[in-house]
Amino acid sequence: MSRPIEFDRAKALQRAMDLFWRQGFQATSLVDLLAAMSISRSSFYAAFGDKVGLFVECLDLFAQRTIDLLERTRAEMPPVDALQAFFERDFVGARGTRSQWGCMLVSTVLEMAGVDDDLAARASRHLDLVQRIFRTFLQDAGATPALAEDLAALLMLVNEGVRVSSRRPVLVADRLQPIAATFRLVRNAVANPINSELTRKITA
Amino acid sequence: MSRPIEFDRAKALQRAMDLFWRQGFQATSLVDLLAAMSISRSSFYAAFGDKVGLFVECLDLFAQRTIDLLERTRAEMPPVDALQAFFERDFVGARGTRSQWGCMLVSTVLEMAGVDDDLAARASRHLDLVQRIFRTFLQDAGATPALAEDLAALLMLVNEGVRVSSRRPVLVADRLQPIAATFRLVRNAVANPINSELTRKITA
DNA sequence: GTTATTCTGAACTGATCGGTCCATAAAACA
DNA sequence: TGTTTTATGGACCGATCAGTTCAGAATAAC
Repeated sequence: MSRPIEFDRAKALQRAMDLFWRQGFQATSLVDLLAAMSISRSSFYAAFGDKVGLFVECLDLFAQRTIDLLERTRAEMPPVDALQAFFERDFVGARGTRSQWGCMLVSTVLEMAGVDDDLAARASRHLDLVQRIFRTFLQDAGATPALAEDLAALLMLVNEGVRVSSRRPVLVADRLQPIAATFRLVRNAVANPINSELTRKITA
Repeated sequence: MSRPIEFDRAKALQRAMDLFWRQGFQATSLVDLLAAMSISRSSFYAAFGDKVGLFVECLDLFAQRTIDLLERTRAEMPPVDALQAFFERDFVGARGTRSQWGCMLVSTVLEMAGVDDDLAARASRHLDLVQRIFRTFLQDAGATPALAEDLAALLMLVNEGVRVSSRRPVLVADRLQPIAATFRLVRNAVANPINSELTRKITA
């Protein structure tokens, strides 16, 4: 009842990532993983080493997917629109779909801080990369480097908040409103750097 | 070698809370807890039922402490100052102190969502209470009920972000700046509801 | 059809998990 | 002094954990 066809490593990795994304590192057991990946225990250790190794691969994959998504969106619309779409992403789908699982990087930072600092730091470094993409987009939109830097830091703070609140049982509208307000401010700051409340204060 | 003096339940609870706060529910074992609480296994189950029961008590205690802290700060300074002090709290102390552990409610939401939804929902409800305090403070500062509602939602989003980023190895200044910018906007919105960018957009 | 190769299922390890039980010892109370 | 209350340590439970090992089955290559 076994079929030694080479299994699809990429697909197995993807399924493991979905599980870790939904449940976190600690709450996901090997049994869970093997079932989701549809491979045997033996194949697992041959192909991925151990649980932490697999998690690291999933974390890196998630980061890459996130960056890909940002840049794919960027190719379809103006930079600030792309950013806003990225932020509102967690609130558009139906409950229980993958668009409601928040951000694996943010979740990992909180879950592993003080537990496995290497993993937490790795997730944090990925978030730094994402923040740099925010900055690039803002510069694309016409912001000066200094302003883009400040706005990107602000957006990362909001991003972290969004990925938390997307996992809370709250009304979608209650979360979309503050995001919309934030982005109107950002747009205004980019368009009128002198007049904006935000820029007047943030780059003191 | 034993001395059946009634142990200090409140103190034991406090120490358990600190552990759960730092490490989360899953990463904290009974052995860890017993060592921190300085009580025996038998006494533990007699006094607290089980691990989940203890965690719920700690979660509720944390929420109460948070609310107490907010209102104590409110008694010492104007409402918006009190809010800002609450937000900057995670960045003022030295590394490794309890003021750098983020927020147990936020961490629990992320850790337990999809794992133990009852616990996640309980933490989320506590956060709703905190948001209502935000709203009250903003009304105290002169905001209309509708504006206070919107600003409170925005602040909760930023709060969730702050409690994530306070657990990341980032420069303190990089986090204080966006918070300061946010609060200047909030102050402006409360002071000049008509002219503010924030209010013009957020209450459309 | 024979031989690599690749994956499988299942048994097994040692450690840890949360939780239970109980005989005993120290304090509090009478 | 004797009794009750309170807490103790430690043995013990079944379950689960991540990880190892291996004989064998299915495929691909020759």
